Order: sequence, then C-alpha cells, then structure tokens
Amino acid sequence: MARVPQSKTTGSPYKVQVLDRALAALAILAKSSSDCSLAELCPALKLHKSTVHRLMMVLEQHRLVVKNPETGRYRLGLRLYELGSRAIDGLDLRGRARPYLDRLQDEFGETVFFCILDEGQVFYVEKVESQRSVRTACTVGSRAPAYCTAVGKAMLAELPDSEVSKIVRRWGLKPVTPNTITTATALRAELKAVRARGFAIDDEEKEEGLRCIGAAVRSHSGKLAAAMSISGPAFRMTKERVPQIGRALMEAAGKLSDELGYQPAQAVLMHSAAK
Amino acid sequence: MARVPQSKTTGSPYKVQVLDRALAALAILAKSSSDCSLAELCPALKLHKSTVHRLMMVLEQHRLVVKNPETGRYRLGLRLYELGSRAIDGLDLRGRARPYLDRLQDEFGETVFFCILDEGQVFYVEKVESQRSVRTACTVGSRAPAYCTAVGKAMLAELPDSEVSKIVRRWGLKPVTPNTITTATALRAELKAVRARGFAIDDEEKEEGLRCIGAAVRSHSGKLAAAMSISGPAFRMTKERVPQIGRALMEAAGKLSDELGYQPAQAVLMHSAAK
DNA sequence: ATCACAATTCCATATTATGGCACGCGTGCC
DNA sequence: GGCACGCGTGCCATAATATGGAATTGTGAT
Repeated sequence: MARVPQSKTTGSPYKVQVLDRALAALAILAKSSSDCSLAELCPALKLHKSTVHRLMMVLEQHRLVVKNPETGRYRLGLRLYELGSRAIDGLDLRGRARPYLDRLQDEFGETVFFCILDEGQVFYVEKVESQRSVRTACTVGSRAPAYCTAVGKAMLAELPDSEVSKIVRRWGLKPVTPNTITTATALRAELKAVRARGFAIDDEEKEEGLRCIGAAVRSHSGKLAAAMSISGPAFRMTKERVPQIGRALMEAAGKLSDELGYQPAQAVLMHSAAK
Repeated sequence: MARVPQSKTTGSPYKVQVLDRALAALAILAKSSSDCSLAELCPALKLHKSTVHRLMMVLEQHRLVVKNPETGRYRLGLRLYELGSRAIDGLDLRGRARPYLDRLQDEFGETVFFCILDEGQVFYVEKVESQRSVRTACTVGSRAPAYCTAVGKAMLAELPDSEVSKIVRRWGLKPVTPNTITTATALRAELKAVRARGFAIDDEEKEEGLRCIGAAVRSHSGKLAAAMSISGPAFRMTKERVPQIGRALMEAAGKLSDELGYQPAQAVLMHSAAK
C-alpha cells in the first residue's frame, strides 16, 4: 500500500524510476561474479520481492537476463552481448584493428591490447593474448585508469592540456606501485616526452613487474580514436627492446590511422593555419 | 493529456511499459546501421517526442546510449559492451577457446568461428579472421540459422531428436542456396552422419562458394557447450582437405572440451546406464 | 510429516510516467 | 532579410501504471 516516494537524489534532472531500477539490477548482476537469486537482489536494490521479481521477468522476456531454470537464479543474458557488439561495430574500429594487433602479437609474442578513451578512462576493446604463461588480468570490456597505463598515456598525450587536467581532476592520481606518476606536473612532463617520442611507456607504473608500450591511433578527423599496446613482464620487455617494439607499435598505429583516413601532413598544416 | 492506455497485446503476462519501450528503443538503435535522431526514433516507437526524449536522456545517463554532441543523434553506448562482455565472461567459454581458435587459424589460414546455440540459433561469440582477402560477413554477436551452417549442424547433432524437431518447427528450413537441407528427414539423416563422422560439413548450404567444417564442444556436464568452425571459399576448402581439417578441428574441440571438464568415457557409461 | 524459506501471484492505491503544449534555436526557402 | 518549418527541449496536470503488502504456492531440509 504505502508506496515509498522516489527519493529526491536530484543528481540528474531526468529520472524514470523503473528504468533506473532495472538498470541498477543489471549493474548488480554485472558486478556479482556468479548468478544471483531473487532474495540476493532485493537487499542490493533495496526493493521488495515482488517489484524485483516483476523487473526480472520483463528483463528476461527481453533476454537481457536469463534465469537458470534449475536454480531459479539470474544472470546477464546474451542479448546484452548482441547489443554491445553492435555498439562497437558502429565504432568500426575493432574489426580494422584486429589484423594489426594479430601481427604485433605474432612478431613479439606478448599480449597486445586495443583500447579507447571513454569517460577519461582506458576501455579495453580487444586483446590478443600471449601464448606464454604469464598473462595480464585485463579483460575485454573492462576499464583501467589512464595515467598509469601505456595506452592511457599515449591517448592523454593526444589531448589538449585542459582536457587532461579535467580527467586528472575527475579520477585523481592514486599511486598503485612505487613508479606511478602521482602529480599533475609530472604527468604533464611525461606526456610531453610521449609526444616527442611518439609512443608511451608504462614502466611498472600500474603493476610491479609489468612493462607496456602504447601508441595512439588517430581517425580521419585527426582526432584521437584509440590506442594499442604491447604488455609483458619486465624481464622479457627489457629496456633494450623498448625502442624496437615502440617503433613497430608506432608503425602499426600509423597504418591503422591511415586506414581510418588520418592525413598527418594536412592535419599539421591545418593545425598551424587554423583560426 | 489523453494518455493512450497500454495496448493489451497480452503476448506475455508481464509488462512494464517504460522498460518495454526503452528496450524497444535500444533494439531500434541496434538494427539501424547509423545513428538515429529523435525524430527518426518517434515513428519507429510510435511514441511522442517528449516521451522518447525522456527515455533517451535516462538511457544516456546510464550510458546505454550516447548522444553525438554535434549532431544530437543517438547511438548504442559502450556500457552495453561492458555488460555484454560480462555476460559471456560468465559463460567462461570465450577466453578458454581463444588459444585453440588462434592455433587453427594459424594452421589453415582460414577464418575460424566460435559459436554457441542460443534459442535454437547459431550465435557467433568469437571470430579469428583470415588474413586473406575473401572474408565472411558474419560478425561477432550476430546470429545464423543452425540447419545450414557447419557449427549449427555440429551442435544440433549433440541434441536429442525431440529438441531438434522443436528447433526446426520454430525456425523452419528455408532454402538459401541449391544445397540447403530443406526437409526434416534429410536433416535427421545428415545429423546421423555428423555423429558418425565426428564433425559437420556445410557444403555451400548457406552461401554459394562457401564451405565450412564444424565440431561441437562439450562441457563438464557432458552437455553441448559450443562449437567451432573453419570457413573458407570452396576453391581453397577443397573436398580433399576436408578430412584433414576436420581431424584438426575435432582435436581442438576435444581438447577444449577436456579443459571444460568433459569426461567422454564416463559420459558414455552414464549415458548407457542412465534410467 | 512439519517447518522454513523462497518464488510467485493478486490487487487496491497513489506515485509516477505520460504526452499535450509552448519555447528556442538553427536552416532553408521565399 | 524575413518567415516558416522542423527539431530538440522543458513544464505540467492528469490518469494510467508501477508499487509493495499480503496471501499462495513451491521446494528442500530436519
């Protein structure tokens, strides 16, 4: 009977209760590692059984979630993958990048990543794994901070300073290893070095023992499109190998940029002539 | 003012109008190849501007859609990819399959697919593309019928006859090339041959000039888990090569099945002893 | 067999989503 | 230059819709 009124969190002007609640349910299913029962979902959503039940029934009809008929537990459905695939198909990046990534993996035998910058974070779009035993934890579809990854720094280096500051303010610069860059000035200097060098290096800044090299990909508009990286244990990714790998990476990133319609010379001219 | 009452389509007992509408909007964005403007969305959803606008604002807040700030047009957002990735991570299949797929691609130089059976259809989970020029159109996250694909037939062959009949009744057997199997009896015979052979062959049954070989992957419970295939133009995938490729495919599928905990001997025993 | 707990169904109620209307902006046509 | 059209945006009274309490059914353990 008593219907709890919509809590006026007022964070954003637009709210549609059911949608918010349904999507919160999806988020919970995404976070939880295994399936969730109705009883588990309720406290997490702070909603009553029947409400959650109804939501799940509808989500199930749309196949955004599937219910295990044996256990009655809920899990994210394949429809989400279907929609998600369409989302990046639209970006048209992954398919084109794949051959370059494969070739890099082949050449160096280390794990290759392909990412974009989304909401100021690194978003892993594709991964071509090393066959060797030491593997990195990052999975496709997951996120990482920009300031302590090679891909992240490669992409930040393509942005105007004001953008970089905004991202730093939003996400901070938390140290995660002894090598992590933790001040805005140090990051600015690092990005300058990246621009001069043409590629970025993550020297155990995100994970001890892990060294990565990253290069940015530009699109036809000349804007940052994505970045690719090669990651491996520091003992294999020795400092001597860095320039060689960096060169190969820049070449691959450059070729992909070309394929996406990037025209470096013209872009530079336009830049200096603009306004 | 006049609020159109919820049309009693009564297809399914559970309906939540807003959710249905919002998810319909996502489906439309997924179908349309490019971005959609608000004005395009309204007729497709048969809803009024303000309603659609509100829906899109909420979906945008949740990052299921993104609005191009320049054009004001909407497109599916990366959050969907994030959620979708989690959906198959849960299945835990893709990651484990990848090395086998890569190896097959390497060995034969043709495109390798990895699929599951979902709702009686082939659902493409992963693809390792041939470097060669001739490429197949199937994209990850898309669907195909089961009866005219190698992966599909490989998976159908693992199902009890009653299940196969149900799927055939649901989706039909439409001819798409001269070679397509179009009768239930022919399909039953074909599946028997597949079981005897250990792998399935799609001999230009879905696309003229395209020949595929597929093998099923079983999971720890002994049940069908997925299938993998090698696809290529008929002139390269000659009938002479079929046995050799089939053997390699079966070996890969078998190893992956092992990794997933499948125990063939025991399964056979259990099967003959069951009930 | 009995209990406890979870999932499911039903229903009156008032909260919430609705769409009509109006505003502002950019674009192209007269 | 002015005018009109199309599109996105915002507000608001209204009633249709989602809500959660209560009751029922299902399931598994003691």
